[in-house]
Amino acid sequence: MAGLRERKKARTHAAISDAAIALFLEHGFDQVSVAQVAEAAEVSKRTVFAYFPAKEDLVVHRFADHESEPARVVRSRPPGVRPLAALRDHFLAGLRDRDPVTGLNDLPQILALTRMIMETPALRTRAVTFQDGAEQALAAALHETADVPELTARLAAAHVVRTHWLLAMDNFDALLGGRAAADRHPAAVADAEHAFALLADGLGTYV
Amino acid sequence: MAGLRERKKARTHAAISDAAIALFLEHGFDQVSVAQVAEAAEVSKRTVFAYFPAKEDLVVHRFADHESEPARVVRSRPPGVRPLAALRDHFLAGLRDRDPVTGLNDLPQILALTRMIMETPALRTRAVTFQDGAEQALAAALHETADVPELTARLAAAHVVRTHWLLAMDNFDALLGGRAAADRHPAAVADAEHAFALLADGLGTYV
DNA sequence: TGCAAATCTACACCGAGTGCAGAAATATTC
DNA sequence: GAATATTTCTGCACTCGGTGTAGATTTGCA
Repeated sequence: MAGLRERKKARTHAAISDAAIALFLEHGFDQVSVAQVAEAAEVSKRTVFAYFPAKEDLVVHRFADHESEPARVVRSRPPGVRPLAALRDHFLAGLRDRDPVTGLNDLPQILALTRMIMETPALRTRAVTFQDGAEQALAAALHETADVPELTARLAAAHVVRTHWLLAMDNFDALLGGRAAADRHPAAVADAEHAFALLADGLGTYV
Repeated sequence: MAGLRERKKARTHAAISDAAIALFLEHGFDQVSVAQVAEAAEVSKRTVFAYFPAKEDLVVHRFADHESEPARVVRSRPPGVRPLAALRDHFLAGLRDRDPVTGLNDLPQILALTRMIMETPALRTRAVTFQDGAEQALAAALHETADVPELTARLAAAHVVRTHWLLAMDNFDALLGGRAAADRHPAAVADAEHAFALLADGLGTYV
């Protein structure tokens, strides 16, 4: 099980990331060098890169956990439930629970972190990269569990992932504008329902 | 009009990019340093960065031209034509004309270049970045010329741009597999029509 | 306690990208 | 057409992200 080595690694990993994020939030991602992060975490620069493949990952490594989330939702849906409905309900549940990935969490720390990610091109790019993985995984899940052609599955996955992202961005922007999450929640739900209805019924009635 | 200075700048710009692409195609993007590009173009390294903001732009700067293409298509559509139909027809015309952005051009140079972009993470990332711009511009065009809510326009734009990309990737993959563009063309048309029908009518009948 | 494996460190190195000061080329004025 | 002002190019030094390596340190296990 968890030997001393494993636990120490986990602690070091967290310590480095925490130190990094604290510094980044205070001075800005681009204004802090990896060497400074290493110093703050009382570790050598080489060790930082042993734990994180790139500077950006000091911040966005948590995103990796969510990479397979949509695919999981589709795969574990109850029988009889359509994939799109499962994905919509899961997003709505995320809104209700203030899941940060929905952009509707107004805890100051999370808001500040999200803001930094959005305003730092390198971080934003890295975050978008994770969407690719989510898209691939979701496409595979759709192709395998629903009986849908591969191209259709890939298109559907792309649309769903982008929809997620846009909805989250809108919610986040609202919170940045000073609104409380509870205040924004009803509109967030309405937007999400509209967006998923659009996915299901098409753009035909609009454009 | 075009003074000597302007013309010389344009020539230098092209010369640097050409030298760079030739080197990249021969040895690989990551295996060639900017210093080597500068030497090949008989220019200082500093000058390379005066013309191109980053190494990746030596390759993908052409993409910038296409950034506003979907928006232009929507804005210049004849009266009575729906935006989605205009976009679909424009893509189909691109297939017919073997426009490289449709992925259906099998000229060896273009195929090699496309392949390099797709297989080099840094280049691929940079190319995807341009899609963001296209999406923004398209969303604005839809919002302004069709009478459609802002969120709907943004969602529609996102879906259209991603659809474009996926269709182009599929065509490109087919050509990489050795097929001729003319050979792939019918399937490419069928795929495109299916994808745009999906956009118009929704995923509802599938997922 | 002692040994083998994993981990960390220091150091040297590479390439991308920038700031700067002066040289070279181009435009402008008389 | 010479003199001057302006733009552009160059060389150099520098920062920072990221990697290779050799040896010191720590940990797991017998």
